Amino acid sequence: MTVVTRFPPSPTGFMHVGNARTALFNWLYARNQKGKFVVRIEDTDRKRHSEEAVAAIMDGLAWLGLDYDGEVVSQFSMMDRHTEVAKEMVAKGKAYYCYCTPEELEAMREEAKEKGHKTFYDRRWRDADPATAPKDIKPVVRIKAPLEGEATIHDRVQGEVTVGNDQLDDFIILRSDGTPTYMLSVVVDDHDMGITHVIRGDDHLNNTFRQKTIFDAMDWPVPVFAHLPLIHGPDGAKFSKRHGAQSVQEFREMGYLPEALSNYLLRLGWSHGDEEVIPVEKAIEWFDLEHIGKAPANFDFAKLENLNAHYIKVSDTSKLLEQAMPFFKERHDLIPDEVGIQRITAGIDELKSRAKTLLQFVDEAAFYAKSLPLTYDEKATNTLDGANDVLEGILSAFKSHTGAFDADFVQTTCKQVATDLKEGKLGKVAMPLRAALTGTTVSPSIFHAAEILGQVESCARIEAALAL
RNA sequence: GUCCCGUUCGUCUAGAGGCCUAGGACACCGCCCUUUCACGGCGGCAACACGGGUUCGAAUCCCGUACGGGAUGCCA
Repeated sequence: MTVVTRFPPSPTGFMHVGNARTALFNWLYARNQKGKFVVRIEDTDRKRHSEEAVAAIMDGLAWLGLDYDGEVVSQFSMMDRHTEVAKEMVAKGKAYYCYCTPEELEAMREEAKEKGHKTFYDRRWRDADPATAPKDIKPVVRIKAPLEGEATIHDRVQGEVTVGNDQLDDFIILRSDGTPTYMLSVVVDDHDMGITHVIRGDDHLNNTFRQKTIFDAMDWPVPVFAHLPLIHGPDGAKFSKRHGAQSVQEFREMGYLPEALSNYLLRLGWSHGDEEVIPVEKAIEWFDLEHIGKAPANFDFAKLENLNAHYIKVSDTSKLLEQAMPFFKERHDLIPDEVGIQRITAGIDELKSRAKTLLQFVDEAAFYAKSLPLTYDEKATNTLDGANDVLEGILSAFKSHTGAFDADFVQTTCKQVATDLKEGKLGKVAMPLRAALTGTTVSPSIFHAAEILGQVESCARIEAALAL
C-alpha cells in the first residue's frame, strides 16, 4: 500500500510555524515511505477565503522546499460530493434533519451549563416524526452518533486512546444553508483522496472520534492517525505574534535559512538519538512516527539561531549571496556590483563563520561592496578621532609598497607602525585601520580585509578618513 | 463543569526495569586562541513534578495528587 499524507491548511494569510511543522512531518513521512504528499486547501468557509491567503501558504511550502504530488485540491470545489455523502447518510438512517435554531441551541447550552451537565445538543430531532417539522425553518443535518459503548483509536503518537461514546454528540455535518461542515469535508476528502496517514496537531485528537463516526457510518476504512503535540512560545504560552515571529515568512525576513528552520522544527518534538544537525536527506532517511514526542515543546530562538549559523557556514556561496541580495538593498540601500561581489566572495569564509543570520551577514559584508564616501558609525568616529598619525603612517607604507599587497604585508606594516608610534600595541593601529576601511569597529580580520580591498581602494579609504 | 493528552537540566531532547554516579545540543559561566566582534578548542554549572505502590532492582510499569495543554461551534 502506498502511503499518502496530506497538508490541509486553511487559508489564513500566512503560514504559522506550527503549520509548517505539520507540513514538514507529513512531507518527511511520505518521502520516507516513498509515498505521496498532497496539499488540500480547506476553504469551505468562504468568508475567510482569498487568493492571496492561498498564495501565502504555497509560498511558505516552496520556501521550505516541501514539494507536493499532484494538483492542489480545493476543498470548496468538492462541496457537491460532501453534500451528496450527507444525503446518503440520511437515506441510510445514519444522519437526520434537525430543525433547531441557533438561538434554541444556545439556550440549551446555557441551561445545561447551569445544571452542570454536558453542553450537548439534546438530540430532540433524532427520532422525531418528520411530519412535525416546521415548514419555515431550514434544517441542518446531524449525524447519529452512537449512544453507548466506547471508541478507541490507535494513535501512532498518543498510543491507544479510548473515549466513551457518551462524550460524543450528534454534531452537524450539513449547515442549514446546505454547505458541509469541516468535520464532514475532511472525512470525505481524506477518503476520496486515499489518505492513508493523517498526521496533524493534537488539537484534533478529540475531533478524531467524531470523524471516526463518519468513517464508520459510511463503512470506510479509518486512516492511521498520528497527533503531534503543539508548539508553544518560549514562555510556554500559545505561540503567537508577541513572541517575535510566528509565520515562516517572518522568519525569512529575520534572515533565517529555510534549511535551518526546517531542521529546527524537525528536532522540536522528534529525535534521532543525539543527532542535532540533520540535513534534509538524512531527515528523509531517518524520519519515523515512533520517535515523535508526546509533550508540547517550547520554541527557542537561540537554538534556531545556532542552527542558522551552521547552515550559513555550510551553504553554497552563490546561493547564499542570492538569498542575501534583498537584504543588502533593504538595510544598506546597496546593490553589490561585480567588484563588490568579488570581494565578498574572497572574504566569504570569515563572513560565513561570523554570521548567525542573513541580516548579520549582510551587515558585515556591506563594507566590501560600498563605495566612497563611507558612512562611519559612532564608535568608528571615536576610534578615528586623534588617530591621524597612525593612519598617515600606514598610508605612507601602503603607498610606497611595491610587492604583493597581502594580509601578511598589512599585518607587518601595522606592527611596525605600532612599534613606532604606540609602544607596540597593535590594537591601537589595527582599530583605526578597521574604522577607516569599514566605517565600523567590528569586522573580520582587517589585515585580510585590506588585502581583499586592494592597495588602491585601501589607500583611498584611509585618505578619506584622514580628510574627515 | 465534563472528557482527552502531557510532565527528564533554563530550553530542545536521549532514555523502552539493571548499561544512569541520567547522555547530547542550545543558552549560561570560566580558560585558551586573538587587532575588534565572532568562529573554534577545552572545561564547568544544571534535570527524572510530587506521593504511594509493583519489583531483588524504577526516569522507565501501576494508582493518586499537583501543575500545564487541548476539546467541548451551523470555525477549520
